[in-house]
Amino acid sequence: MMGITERKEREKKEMRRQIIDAALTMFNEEGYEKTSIRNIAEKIEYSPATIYLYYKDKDELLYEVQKEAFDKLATAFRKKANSKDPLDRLYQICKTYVNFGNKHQDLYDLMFIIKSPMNVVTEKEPWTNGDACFNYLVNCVQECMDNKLFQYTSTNVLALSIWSMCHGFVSLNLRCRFKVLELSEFEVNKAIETSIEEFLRVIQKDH
Amino acid sequence: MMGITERKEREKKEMRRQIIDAALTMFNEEGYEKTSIRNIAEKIEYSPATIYLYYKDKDELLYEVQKEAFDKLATAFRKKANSKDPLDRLYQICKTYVNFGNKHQDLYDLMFIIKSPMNVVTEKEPWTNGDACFNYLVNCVQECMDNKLFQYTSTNVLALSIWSMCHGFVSLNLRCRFKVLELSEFEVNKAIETSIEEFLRVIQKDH
DNA sequence: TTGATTTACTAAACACTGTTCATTAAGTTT
DNA sequence: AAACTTAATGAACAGTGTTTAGTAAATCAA
Repeated sequence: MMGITERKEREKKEMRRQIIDAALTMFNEEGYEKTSIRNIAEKIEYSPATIYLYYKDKDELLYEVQKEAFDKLATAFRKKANSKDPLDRLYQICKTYVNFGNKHQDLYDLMFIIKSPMNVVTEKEPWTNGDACFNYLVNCVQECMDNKLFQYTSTNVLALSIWSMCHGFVSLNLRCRFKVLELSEFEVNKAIETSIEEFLRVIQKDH
Repeated sequence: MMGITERKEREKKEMRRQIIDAALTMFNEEGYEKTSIRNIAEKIEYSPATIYLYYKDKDELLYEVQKEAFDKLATAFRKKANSKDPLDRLYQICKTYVNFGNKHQDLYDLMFIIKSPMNVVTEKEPWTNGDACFNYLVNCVQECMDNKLFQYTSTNVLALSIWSMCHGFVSLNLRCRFKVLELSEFEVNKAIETSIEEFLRVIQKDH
């Protein structure tokens, strides 16, 4: 019967889904640190060893969860950074990015900070999880450049700079390094917002 | 005898030194991941439990190692970012920072990426390990601002932006997220350098 | 100097982690 | 009904940070 192999394949996919759904839930509810293979297994009511029948190792599992997380960010971009005006949209992208990081701290960890899921990539051709999000930024910057809004000479260099700066804001904040500033949480967020505004203002051609 | 308590205190300090020296060495030679309490203990030829007589927990130990790492960076600043011209010096600071991150990846982890050593701070007044380095940057930016070189309105906002951008470059690179760019390691480093140059050029008053 | 006390240290255990493997039980095919 | 394949697991391995009870040495008080 050919229907059996199809059903089995379907069940295998469902199980993989169940595993990463459990992982995603635990990421949001309990945080990255408490999301162990054993805990995931307990949540889906299987033995820890079973997970290794569906994922080679933890890295491969986290790689899939990372993909889901990037989908979430891409969705946020399309929903909250959709102004027709490219300059406005660029500002919306930065704000959405920073807000996403603050709101989904453990997902942000997985997407941009934690080493683990990238181990999968080294051997296994290019890393595609972040493509859609990065392209969303690059396209917006490109449109700004086409309109000759900025003093920058290269779209890619500017996109890289914006992303890096925003990531700096989020990650240094998440990891408490802004404690060196001796500001309240509110003041830090205000300073970040001002920094983005200032940057996008200063790099424009008309002062 | 009062000499005994003094000697004991000295021995205690020496032991603490021995522990963090071993930790520092292992950080450089074996990396962060392989630097466990057990491995440190083995290196200094004591039982793992002994370390807990000198440090409350791993966080407290890493906090001290972090302090050493920041001293290293501060030294690098004084040595390699000492131009009289504040704009030149600012560029030197950025370059020194990025080079330090690339060269001492595991120390950089501890200073700016890893969560652990900051757990000590939450209860225990302000975080001072990063003060000297951050002030070095702020002072330089302030001198630029005093000379009215930049379009920025706030010294602190600009300092924050520069630091965040540089941290973004280093940390995204260390964590392999620039794989989304599909560039070689050499090209990535070149793009980072160009980004710094462009930024420091664009924010100046005379275009 | 002897006996009491404090100090320095450690072996062993606890509760975790990711991962592997032999074994069992169920499903499928012949 | 017997043979084979697949799915799942219990138990183990090697590692982690940390705690505690117990030992041996150093110091102090008599």
